Amino acid sequence: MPSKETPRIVEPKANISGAERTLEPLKLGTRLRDVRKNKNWTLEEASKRTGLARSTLSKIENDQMSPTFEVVQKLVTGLEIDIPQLFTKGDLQTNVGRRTVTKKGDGKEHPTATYQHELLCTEIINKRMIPFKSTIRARSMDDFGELVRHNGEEFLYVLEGELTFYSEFYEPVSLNEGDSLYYDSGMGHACVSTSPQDAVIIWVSTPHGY
Amino acid sequence: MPSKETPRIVEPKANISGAERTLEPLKLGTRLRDVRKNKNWTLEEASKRTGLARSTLSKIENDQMSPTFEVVQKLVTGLEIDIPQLFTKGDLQTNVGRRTVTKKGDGKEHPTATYQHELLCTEIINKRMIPFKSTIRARSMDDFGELVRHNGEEFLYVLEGELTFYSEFYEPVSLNEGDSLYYDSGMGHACVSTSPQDAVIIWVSTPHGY
DNA sequence: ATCAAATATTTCTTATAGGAAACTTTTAGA
DNA sequence: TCTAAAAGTTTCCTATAAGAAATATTTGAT
Repeated sequence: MPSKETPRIVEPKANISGAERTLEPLKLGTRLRDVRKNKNWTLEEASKRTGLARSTLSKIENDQMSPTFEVVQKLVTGLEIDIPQLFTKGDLQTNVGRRTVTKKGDGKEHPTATYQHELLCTEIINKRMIPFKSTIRARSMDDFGELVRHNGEEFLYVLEGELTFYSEFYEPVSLNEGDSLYYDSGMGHACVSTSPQDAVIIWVSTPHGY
Repeated sequence: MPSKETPRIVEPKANISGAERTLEPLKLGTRLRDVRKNKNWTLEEASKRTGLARSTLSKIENDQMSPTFEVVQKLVTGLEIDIPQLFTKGDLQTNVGRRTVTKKGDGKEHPTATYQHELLCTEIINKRMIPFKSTIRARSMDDFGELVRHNGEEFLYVLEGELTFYSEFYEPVSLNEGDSLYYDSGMGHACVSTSPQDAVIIWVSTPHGY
């Protein structure tokens, strides 16, 4: 493990000058370079993924040219970037510096007929993700009136037991401890425990309205 | 597996008109024309507001050329367009019905000096959350050159071991198996294992942030 | 309908984006 | 160190974006 010599913290995150909207500075190049570096991709790799020439990528990253919209789209899909982010110049740091811990078992209980949810980190509201730890009490699809639907996406990781994930557009799939699942929660879905003891999972959901 | 009797499903989610992709087709031209017409602006007016030539605007609206990023920015500010809107095109229901499973240990390895990441559910791109399972190899703050920062929020759940979470604005906090943490990742942060064997966590991050 | 005036499109020119390949720099291995 | 390979940059060239001006089209007043 490389033991870097120096400091911690850098760039004190100067500008939270609210007013600043878009345009002007927006260092697209640096931005893209950061994204790519963070994924440990070489220009060659990025080139393959975006379908753009290495040279083109290099020039863009060095702010030596302004890519066409077409190219921006390729960048966005190829590098898996969120477009709005690209335009949001610098950091629209809302929610700066929030942090909260939930010790084991200290979440907010939220029991339903089919699941026993323990909401985590509820001290912070207005989050972009809603995490909870759930025990799946449902034992059959009949326990659900209908498949659940709500706009957004969900990620699920199995901590204990075995469960079957039913959904509107797919065959049911069985998940064991250590398996994970990501899905569009606008698609009807439901989880059912299939192990002797109820399955327990970590569930992270995006908030409704976006 | 108890393949229970049938469906439940309600409202068949009308608009999965197949064709509707994500952002390839995106008719930028028509989109812009709509916006402009809506405001009852003439090309001349739009030209003044954006600083672009009438002819250029005309060509863009008629999909006769792909504007540069620079021009897109001028369009966006000059025409007072809501960026996400511009790109989300039509029904914001892109990504309908996606689902992907990652079995235990089948994630994409992504080693760094300080963490051993296993990216989960990478089959789906352009997600609103990026989940991974990480082994924390760092044993001291010195293993980090500097605190990590990237716009967004992160959720963390400890699967095994013990770790200490360092951050820019808080006292270090110790986390054990079963504990969870939610924080603004724009705030400098770093995790360090403190148990005999490296701590393992589930980490979920919001995109974009590099 | 006819013709101005206003609006939109096309043409023409130049400046520059984007790709291929040459070149330079960095990295890793002996 | 030195050297070879990998990563990144620059050059050179063609295709095309963007502006100015000419042309065409629409609007609306009589």
